[in-house]
Amino acid sequence: MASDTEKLTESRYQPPEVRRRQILDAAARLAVDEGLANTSMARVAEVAGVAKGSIYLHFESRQQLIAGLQSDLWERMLEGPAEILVDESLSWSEKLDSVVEHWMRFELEHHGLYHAVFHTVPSSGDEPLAEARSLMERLLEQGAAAGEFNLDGLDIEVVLDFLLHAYIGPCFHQTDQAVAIDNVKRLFRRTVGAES
Amino acid sequence: MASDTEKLTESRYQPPEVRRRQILDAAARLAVDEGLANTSMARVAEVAGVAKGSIYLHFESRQQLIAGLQSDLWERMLEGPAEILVDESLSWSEKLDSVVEHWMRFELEHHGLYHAVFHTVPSSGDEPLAEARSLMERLLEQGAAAGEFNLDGLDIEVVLDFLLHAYIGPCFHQTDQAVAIDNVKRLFRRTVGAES
Amino acid sequence: MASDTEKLTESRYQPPEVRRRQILDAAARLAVDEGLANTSMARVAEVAGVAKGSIYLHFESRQQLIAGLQSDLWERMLEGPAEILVDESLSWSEKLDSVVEHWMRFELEHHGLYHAVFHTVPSSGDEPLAEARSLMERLLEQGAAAGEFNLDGLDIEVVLDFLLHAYIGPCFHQTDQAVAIDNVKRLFRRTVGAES
Amino acid sequence: MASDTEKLTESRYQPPEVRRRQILDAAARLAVDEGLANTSMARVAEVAGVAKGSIYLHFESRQQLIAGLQSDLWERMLEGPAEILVDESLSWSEKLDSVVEHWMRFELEHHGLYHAVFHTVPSSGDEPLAEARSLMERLLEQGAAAGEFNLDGLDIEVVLDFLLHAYIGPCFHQTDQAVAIDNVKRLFRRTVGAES
DNA sequence: AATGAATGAGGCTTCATTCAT
DNA sequence: GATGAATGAAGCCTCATTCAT
Repeated sequence: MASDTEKLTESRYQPPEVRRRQILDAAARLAVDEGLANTSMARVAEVAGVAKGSIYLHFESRQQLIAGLQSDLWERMLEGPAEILVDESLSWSEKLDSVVEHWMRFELEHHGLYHAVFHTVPSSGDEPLAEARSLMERLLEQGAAAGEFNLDGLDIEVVLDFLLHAYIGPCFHQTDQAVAIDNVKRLFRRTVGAES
Repeated sequence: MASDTEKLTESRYQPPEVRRRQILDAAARLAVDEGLANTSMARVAEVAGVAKGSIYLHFESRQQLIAGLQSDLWERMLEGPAEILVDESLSWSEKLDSVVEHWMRFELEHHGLYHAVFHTVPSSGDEPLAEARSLMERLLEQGAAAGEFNLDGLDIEVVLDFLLHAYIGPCFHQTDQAVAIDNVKRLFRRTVGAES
Repeated sequence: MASDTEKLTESRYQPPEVRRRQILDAAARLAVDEGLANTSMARVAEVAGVAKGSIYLHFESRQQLIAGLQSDLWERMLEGPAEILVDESLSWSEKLDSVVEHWMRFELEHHGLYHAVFHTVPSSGDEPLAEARSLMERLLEQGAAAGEFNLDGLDIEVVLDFLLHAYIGPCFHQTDQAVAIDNVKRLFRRTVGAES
Repeated sequence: MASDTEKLTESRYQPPEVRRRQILDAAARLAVDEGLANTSMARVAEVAGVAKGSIYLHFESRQQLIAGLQSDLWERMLEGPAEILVDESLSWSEKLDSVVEHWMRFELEHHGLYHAVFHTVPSSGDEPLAEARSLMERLLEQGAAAGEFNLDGLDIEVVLDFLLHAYIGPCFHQTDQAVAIDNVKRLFRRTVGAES
């Protein structure tokens, strides 16, 4: 009965993770394009190519779906830096540079999504942010301990929060990306007292 | 019975600015407490102690009400720094310090509202942000021209965006405020190359 | 204290009938221009140049205002024909012609208003229409009695209703008015059997 | 328990056309009974026995629902006459009679609805009316060409508009229907000059 | 008498969620 | 498991009417 043209359409049955990803991707796209607040379950279903009811087989509620979007983002955001930190071949300043590079590129690439997703929402708590923090914290501490950074008289928590917000600004306005990244690297170094 | 200080009880008729403020205040409180997205006109009316319809005598729509919340914030945020900039008695670094002080105190005081209000929303354009930017831009340029700041090889736009986001971070976590402000002042100086 | 320019504005106090007429005229204009359903008390007040509340000094409710519009129209519509009927110098056919002329001109002039006003509304009963009917009824009966009209075997009520609706049709489409009126006169004569 | 004639009880799911008709019927009934302007979506839903939101599965908006009411009426109104016109067995006068018969019966049956529906509304354009017109126009022209009607010196457009409004009058007052129809047939014949 | 700010019922519409198929 | 018609709470806004001034 099956004709050979029929297989071009999405098969009706998909493994759960695939469906889940389809839905998350649709939601992410819509959140960026039309704003999270304007993204209804109906639209998500439509774009994901599933029925409205089916979303509820994978997510308990709209809230949960959005939470899914969030953890998704964090996960991807933390992938790179974790490796950077343990790379023995880099100096602390270079690690700092690498983190800037990674985060800014990520931000530049996803910032529509990032900003669409991390507001509006009774954000379920910032556990993943905490992870990013602790990552940077170690970087600062170890860089300082190694004498590469100069944080004398500064509260490391404050420096941390300063940096974690600062790099986002230059991602917005469309200057040349390479220039922006390079500039921010230098400003990070200045901030931690690593500039010659 | 009527004393000359009177009016603790609500009278039915209020001058427009008073009503307007009642409504804005109610909206602000709700935006902070329950999230802007969850703040319905009905709730605002309830908290403001006016009828639902009355809001529309002062704001054309929900959008306009939110826009009102925004301009309100910006207005108050820009009051101080404008004066700082023209204060001849301060060095450029001291002016930078003053701006940090002002903005951080403002942020610390309002940041619940600030963050509730400046997202979710098809923000009516960032004209006021632009104003804050141009203010800081002049500060940086003139400080650099005066030789107090060192921005060699840096794109002033990038530095600007960097700073405008950076100070917000340290406002969140409850370290000692005085310490946080002091730290951020030093970090701002480092960023613009003004530290000895 | 009164300057000489002040009197150009409408004096604040007007005799009731004048105010009443101002309001009715405003309502009529709005009903024609924007549709009766879209005509709010606020708009009427605005166009009439009075306060919203003042309308209620002259009309008990919106319903009553609309009823006022209706009787107004009927009154003017019935003015002419009543005189025609008692004019001894005219034959019955000529009287019929005159009524056609009067009503069509009235309709052509007011039909926007007419159609705006006589629908939508729980029309308070058609007492004035009854008056127009009885007028025409007498015309038909007397013309028939005089041998000018031939209504043999026809129910006079039916003929009446037929005519009272028929003339309205040709008022709509913009053929030459004079032609239309002349044609309708002939058709009325045909209908009552008065054409040679 | 389930009989094969079954379904006197409402089942939750109905084919779209059935639901659509339920809603249209409810709307029609309310429009007649309480006036179109007083017919809210909530009442329609209630009378139709569906949820408020369900109406929007079948009609995009209140406007569309009302438009639906209109086309419904027109459709049924135009069914008969189209056939009459091409019936070779009838003389032109008989065709005229048939159209009168059809329209008056229709009007008598539906006129509450008819008049409730065709006012108040930014009527979506009168395309269907135009269809009724062109139908009658052909009838008049061909009857005249055949020498059965005498329209000498008359503008056919005027005659048309005259007739299209005239027959509605006698539908209102409750004389004997058969008499009314018979009378109007004769008056139509007189109007087109077809009476012996 | 005149005003217009204030009221609040009620209208239209959206949308997260459910559930019979 | 998948579907999407059906639901109904809740949102925004309008407007006839009232009433303190």
